[in-house]
Amino acid sequence: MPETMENGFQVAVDTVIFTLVDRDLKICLTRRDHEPFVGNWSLPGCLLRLDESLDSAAQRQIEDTLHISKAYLQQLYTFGDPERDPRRRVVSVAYFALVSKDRLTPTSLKDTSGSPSWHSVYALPPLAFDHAEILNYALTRLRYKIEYSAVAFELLPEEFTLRELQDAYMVILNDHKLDKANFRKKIREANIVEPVSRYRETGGRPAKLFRFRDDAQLETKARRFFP
Amino acid sequence: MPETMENGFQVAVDTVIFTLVDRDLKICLTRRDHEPFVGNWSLPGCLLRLDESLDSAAQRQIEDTLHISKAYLQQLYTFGDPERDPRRRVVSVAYFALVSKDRLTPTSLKDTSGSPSWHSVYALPPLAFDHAEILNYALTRLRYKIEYSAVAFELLPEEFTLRELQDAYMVILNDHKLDKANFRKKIREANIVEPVSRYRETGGRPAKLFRFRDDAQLETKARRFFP
DNA sequence: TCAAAAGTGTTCAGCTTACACCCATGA
DNA sequence: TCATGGGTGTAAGCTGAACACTTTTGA
Repeated sequence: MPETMENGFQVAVDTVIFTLVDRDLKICLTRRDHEPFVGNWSLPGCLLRLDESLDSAAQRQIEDTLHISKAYLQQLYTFGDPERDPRRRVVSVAYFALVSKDRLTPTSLKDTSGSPSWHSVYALPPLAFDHAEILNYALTRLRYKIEYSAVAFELLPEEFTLRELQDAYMVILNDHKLDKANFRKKIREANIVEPVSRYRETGGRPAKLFRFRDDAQLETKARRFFP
Repeated sequence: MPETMENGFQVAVDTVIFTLVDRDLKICLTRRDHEPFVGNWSLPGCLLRLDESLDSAAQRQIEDTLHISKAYLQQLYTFGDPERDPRRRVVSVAYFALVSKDRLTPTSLKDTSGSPSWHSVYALPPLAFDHAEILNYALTRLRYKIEYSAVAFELLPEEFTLRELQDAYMVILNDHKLDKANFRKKIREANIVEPVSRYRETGGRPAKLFRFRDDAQLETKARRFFP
């Protein structure tokens, strides 16, 4: 622990907010209206306040940006390169957040010019600062995490079909060859969803709707969902 | 990213330095000679300097504490609770480090009263600040990490027997019922070690020495070593 | 009755687990 | 020759991957 006094740092919190729309994985970006990187896109971020925890700052950032409370949040990594902000020394604690699209205002999902707006992770504009690096890291961690825990549900509406769940996995992993039968068997045996009595209309046979079980084991320690 | 000016923070780096001695997993602790928590044990830590990166600060901390360069280091998590330091606001970036005992001075490994000194993670004294929480997190991550990557080698000498490797896994996981034959088969098939022509004398038949292959795949993405 | 999508069962290969056995050395 | 620890082979059982199949709806 520190004993000597040194100059202070700015501590920022930057959040990578994911959502799933139209079988695409999107993140929330804001357009910068100050130097440096004026006009560029960047991750939503704010400065840590003296009286709040890191988690609270990330939560506050999401509330300010999307007007949503209690999003699923996880701290990712802290970026502290002395050169990462050309103006001054900023240490940035990165978070990722998962938000279901039905908690967002429908208008904000459509255009990709306003600020904030949603952009496919598979077609991103250039990002300010080291935010491309942060985003890459977040995506890697998200992909890793859905293989051993049930966080994909945070990106889905309350009720969903198994097909929608499988699509979520395929879009996030960018792997569209998961076997339907095997996927369903895994989900069934993991015992993390329960059927509701409703059905979703589709092009063919209606699909049974499921919801996530509140008493489910979220993390399957050392047992992945997909090999 | 931040646009408004706020008060500065102290940014600290605290490191959880692991080593393996006598079939025990130990960490390095320093005794505090200032308030608060005078006389208590704490993790080695230092304040971040304005011109260095977080990784460099952690490396510097290890050099200052153990006179070792280029230890295996990984950033863990950042702790930023406003109350974590009773004096002032300190955001602490935690690292874990893995050091082989043959890089340490033999004397320093023996007594557990000097500062720094080595303490079994299975019999720890009370720790200052939130360091017990940091340590717990580090231990969880270490255990998790050795299941899908080959970091255990960082804790072993250059040359080691397969028994020593298995002991390392068992001590770290606190699980002493790994099957010898199956362990060896996994290691053989993972293709991460190569034999050297020397042998280690033991109580019975001499044990072949191995070393880690420099061209080995360190991380086995989504494929764990042990289920 | 056909297309589309939901939903299931079955096989085979490969891996995990448990356990028994042999080998090399020093006392 | 015995105790000690190193080192290996194999059979049983489970898991994952592939694929073929049935069901239910709307047009």
